[in-house]
Amino acid sequence: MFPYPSGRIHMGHVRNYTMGDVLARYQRMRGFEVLHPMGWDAFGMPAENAAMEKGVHPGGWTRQNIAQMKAQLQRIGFALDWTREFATCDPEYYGHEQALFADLYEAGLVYRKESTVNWDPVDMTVLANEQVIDGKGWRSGAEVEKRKLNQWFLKITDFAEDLLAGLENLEDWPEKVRLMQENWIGKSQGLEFSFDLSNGERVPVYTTRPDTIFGASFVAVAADHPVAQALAMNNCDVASFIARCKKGGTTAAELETAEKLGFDTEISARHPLTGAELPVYIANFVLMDYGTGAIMGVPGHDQRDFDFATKYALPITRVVASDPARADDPFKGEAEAGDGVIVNSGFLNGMSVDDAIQAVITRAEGEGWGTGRTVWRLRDWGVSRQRYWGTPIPFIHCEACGVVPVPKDQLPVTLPDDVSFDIPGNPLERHPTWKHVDCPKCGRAALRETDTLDTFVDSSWYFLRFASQPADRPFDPEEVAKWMPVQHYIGGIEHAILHLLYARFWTRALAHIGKITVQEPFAALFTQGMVTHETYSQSTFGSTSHRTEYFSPDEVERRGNVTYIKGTDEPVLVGRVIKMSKSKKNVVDPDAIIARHGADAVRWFMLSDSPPERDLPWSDAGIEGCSRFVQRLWRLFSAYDAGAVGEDKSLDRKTHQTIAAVAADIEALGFNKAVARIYELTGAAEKSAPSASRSAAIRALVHMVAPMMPHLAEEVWAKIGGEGLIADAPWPAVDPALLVDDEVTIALQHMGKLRDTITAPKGASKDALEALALASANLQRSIDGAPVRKVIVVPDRLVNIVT
RNA sequence: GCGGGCGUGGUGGAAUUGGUAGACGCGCGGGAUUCAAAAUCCCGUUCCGCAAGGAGUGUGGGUUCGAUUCCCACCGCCCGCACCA
Repeated sequence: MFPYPSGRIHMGHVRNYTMGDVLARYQRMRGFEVLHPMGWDAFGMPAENAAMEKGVHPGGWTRQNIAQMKAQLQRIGFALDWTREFATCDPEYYGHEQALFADLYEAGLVYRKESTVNWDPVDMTVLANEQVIDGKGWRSGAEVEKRKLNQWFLKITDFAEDLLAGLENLEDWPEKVRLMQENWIGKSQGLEFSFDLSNGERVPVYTTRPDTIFGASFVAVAADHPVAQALAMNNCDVASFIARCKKGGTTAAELETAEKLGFDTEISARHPLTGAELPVYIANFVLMDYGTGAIMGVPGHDQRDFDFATKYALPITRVVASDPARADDPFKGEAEAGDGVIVNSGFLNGMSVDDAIQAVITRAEGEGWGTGRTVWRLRDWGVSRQRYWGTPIPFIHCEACGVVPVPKDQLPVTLPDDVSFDIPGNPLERHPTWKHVDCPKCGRAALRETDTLDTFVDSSWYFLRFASQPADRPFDPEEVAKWMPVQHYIGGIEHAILHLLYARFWTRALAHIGKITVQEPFAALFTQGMVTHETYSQSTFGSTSHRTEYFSPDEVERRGNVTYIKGTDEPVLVGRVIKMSKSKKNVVDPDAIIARHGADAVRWFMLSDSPPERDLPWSDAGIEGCSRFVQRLWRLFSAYDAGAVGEDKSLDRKTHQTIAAVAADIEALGFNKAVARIYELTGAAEKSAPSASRSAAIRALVHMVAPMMPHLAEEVWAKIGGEGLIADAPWPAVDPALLVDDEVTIALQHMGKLRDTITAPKGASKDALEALALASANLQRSIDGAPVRKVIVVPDRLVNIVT
């Protein structure tokens, strides 16, 4: 529960927090101590954008948003522990973050290095990859430049192996998310070895398929590989080829269709095993930042190499064959990546792929021309942002002493308030006094670091601060040990990699330096679906352009089968049901719905119908139905009679079965199923005549809807004379004897087709059931005198006659 | 291309280990109530058929007494990653 305070709560928040609230309230009723906190991920870009656009201070804007959103959350009735509320822009919070950052620096997990960044020359700031659209800054529209800057990094790669291994134990995480993280970490094992070049240099290459080394027919280096760069100095053909490679688009579609391009350097490389001289190419499909930036090309068993070899008429040799007898058959237009037996490969012939991989690595290491190596896709985490509204990185640059951490007793390094956003760039950088400080070590004039931390750092440890909030430390390790790991972490799938990986890393890093004992922050993860709505639009087609205008749900009205702009005869196009978004205007404001239907109806809608992991299509008809159900419950509850007498055994059974089922459904997060059960019991209670059983059913219903519709439940609870708050009352007990029916319906089948149903006592013997079945006229008519070959009896379920 | 997920009525979706497909909600149809409407209540609502009956869970096959569920092939949609050597 750590939203970005963007200004207003949206339906996605409501859905997420309603699920969490139901769990929290339910578990409290079950007698557990529940920590259900709320805080604010309050640093970040939108506040600075607002400052630039509206001239308001990011801090004031953020605080105002928080106040507004908190009021909204309170209106919805979430049982949150507001005593633990904090925002990441509180100096107390980010001060502790600075101390932790300094601790990690001391432990060698923070470092600075020069790296290439996306630089927006108009806004004068670094942009994240996802903020660069078609090579242009998303805000300014300016052509983004690659710049080399000194940046702060966190050594997440030190934990790569552990982060990967830890996924195995996260059984209550969706398989999908674990897989995404696994791919992102991207472990691969292989061989690194070098080719001696005819120009006297050596080129190291990396391969995961050393077993195919005898099939290598060329060597290729990336366009920005040192070998290519050196050649470009004296050869403008090379230089222009490299430029051509770099110009290629970066979007997925462009990459997919990009043709393999190579430039023959006319240098040759000696194969370490065969001594053959292989041509060396500069190739556009080789990446400088993966492996060594150079590869051995094995066209027979790699599709990219195959495409390349085909284009440049290089030899294609089969070195792995599914059938060794056909080792020299021609290729069928594509590489053969499959498993098989090694052929045409000297000492490897006859081995399996796995054995050959080991054999080559062993031989390379023995002869000293290569080593087994593990390569990771995961990179260290660059946390520098040239921004104002973030946690200042607590370091000082001194000409004499170098990079010096701000002493702990001088933390927090707070943000100055007197900043301006009227010109682009980092206000901290151009502030007249803020960055000028004395070096803590030598006392001479020095400069404060003006970069602030990526906001993902703020959200990488907030859950520890929720556990306890001492003033002098970030958290109390005992409280952390008591509450962590988080038992129910609910969020959108968009956090699958970044936030969830960073938080896992921070938790490990803090454990590594002895601050906490827990390794994994989130024991169970649940990724909820989006709230969706259809879109309404009109398109206008000009001679050169085509424009689509969207309309919000309250700007349109439906008359018959057509949807019009309200109060007009202009029809709109009703589009697909997609995620609510401001740009498509298909949003519904929770406040407006609450004002109309009440918080309980909105909460109920969030839980009904759609399984929580799937998308929830918002509809007016749906919320109206929920609203009606609230009224219906109220009418039923109003008919409660504490003194009613008489027993309705079947209603008693239904009540207890429902209590047990709803509990199981809530625990499994099957809210839609719990809702359906409550509907059923409500219907049964309505149909039942007044009796003690009916009153008991009503009391049970009040308890069961309490976590979902707290307002109605509390109102009724008080009305029917309940003690205190129903939120504090225990979940109703279940009588196991009432969970089983004493009569069951038995399906009678002939050849697996249903012919009749009968009622039989629960637990009736197979023989008894068979006899009852054979007495069925419908079944006999179907059998029609045919000899019975077999009778299958599933007790309490069915009888199937086979003829 | 690689990886993952999903296909059930008009619609959102239910369905223990393979055992009565369509619970429950929405919508729709009919009726009651009302001067009328709203609200409410009752009945109906997978398809074909007057009925008996038949068909039916994306398509085609398979295993089984019995398949939404298991296996094989295919089609469609969605998501993630991507020239990762």
